[in-house]
Amino acid sequence: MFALYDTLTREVRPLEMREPGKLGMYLCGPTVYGPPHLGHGRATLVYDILRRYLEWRGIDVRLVSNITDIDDKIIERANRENRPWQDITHKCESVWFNAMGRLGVKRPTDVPHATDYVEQMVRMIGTLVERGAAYTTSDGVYLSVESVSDYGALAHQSLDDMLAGGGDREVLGAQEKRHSADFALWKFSKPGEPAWPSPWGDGRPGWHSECVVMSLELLGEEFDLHCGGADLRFPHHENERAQAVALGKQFARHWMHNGFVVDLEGEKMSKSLGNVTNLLDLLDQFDPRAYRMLLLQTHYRSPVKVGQDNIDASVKALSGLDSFVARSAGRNAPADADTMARFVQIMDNDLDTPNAMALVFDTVRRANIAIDAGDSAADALVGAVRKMCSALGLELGSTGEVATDARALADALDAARSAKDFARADALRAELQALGYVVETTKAGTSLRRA
RNA sequence: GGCGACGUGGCCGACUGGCUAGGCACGGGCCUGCAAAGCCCUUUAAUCGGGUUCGAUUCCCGACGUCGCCUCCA
Repeated sequence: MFALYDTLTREVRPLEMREPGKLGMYLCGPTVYGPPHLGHGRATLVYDILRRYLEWRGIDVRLVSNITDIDDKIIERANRENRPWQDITHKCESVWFNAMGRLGVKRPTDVPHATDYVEQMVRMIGTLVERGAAYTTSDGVYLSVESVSDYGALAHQSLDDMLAGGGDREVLGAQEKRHSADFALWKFSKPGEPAWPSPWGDGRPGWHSECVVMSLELLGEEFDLHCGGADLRFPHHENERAQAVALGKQFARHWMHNGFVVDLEGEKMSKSLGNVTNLLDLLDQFDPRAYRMLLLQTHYRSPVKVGQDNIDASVKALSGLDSFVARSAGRNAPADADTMARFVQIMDNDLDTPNAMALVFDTVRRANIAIDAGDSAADALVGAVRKMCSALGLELGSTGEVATDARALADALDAARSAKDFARADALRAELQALGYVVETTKAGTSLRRA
């Protein structure tokens, strides 16, 4: 039974499915106004790993992940750069999916856009107003948090506790709000801003009503799992939940949050701190698989430090697995059953990927020993390594093709070596290395792979 | 001020009340024309102080330190 930590109950508990064998999960997607950063990369990778693993286990996963394509930040940028806001959202969305593709993240089964659900949001807000849970001010429509008896359930803080603190930040619309924690569901537009009609005045959606509307519509009431970064826990997810609760609906049954990406000093990467690192830079500079590798070796709830040293170590660990795959090519046998049983047991325990990777490396070592000893047990271990890596979304081996002229150089190198013309052999080897290949010269001949 | 998380070997990073996590680096060996690559080996670390226990890195209390949230960066 697959068990997962639930942010709401603060315990690892079985992930129940309304329909056994079918999981409906909602992942808060990006607001498209800029390039994806490392935090986005982590979240999508974590949930991609979860999704692939569950699918590998035979579960039919429906992953709904939204694109928030209307938001203050988008409008700000459009004004600043003096171009249509759709220009920005379309561009950013394509950059987003391109980056996700490079990370090996599968496209969600559903990618609903906020702008396609504005009418539904307006209807929902109307219901909230009718129920007395929302009210109008001069700048928009607000949800009354006092109408949600357990507001703060995800943050694990009561309303009083939250207000007791040193909230020294700006409080939007404070003068007219009934409670300073009340949040905007609808924001009236200023002239020239994108706007949709509503019974209260033209405007745009406020605090992520799209997530509420789309998750309930596509996955249904009381859907199985709601996911996102720990940074979304409060207020984003708390406010989503508040809207659904105020609506009288059952919302997500299980809440999952992944940990932060921190910088080298251990501080959270955040736009407000100005220390965000662009995901595209990471993808350009390193093997795109390295980030997945690093995250697999870190528990999803722990903070992860993304820096040169860490990534380097992951790249090298990956290279070790690649050479194992190369070395064991041609061995085809069903995966070792004991190893796979342990793998499942480990992964079912709150997605314990660090331990799963430890098992992978351990199995590699055992397989190598068996190969060297000519033991036939090797094949099943090789099969287990491949199967585990594939369940985790780690693609091994096929990193770059070997060009035919490089292959010719390698053959010339072999010829030089057998002729004991070592000066020429060394020159050829240097030439191949300069072309970016890892050159392995063995008795059986020279093998090449991309560095 | 309130709520919460965390402090592990050279670095990163897990699990765990007693039994070697793992990766990377360093070192040793095998292989090799020499290398590189590859393979194997490299057998005790847990901020501090109390407590519970036969036994604590693991549970409890306290101190110190780091970090996060406490309303629009998501």
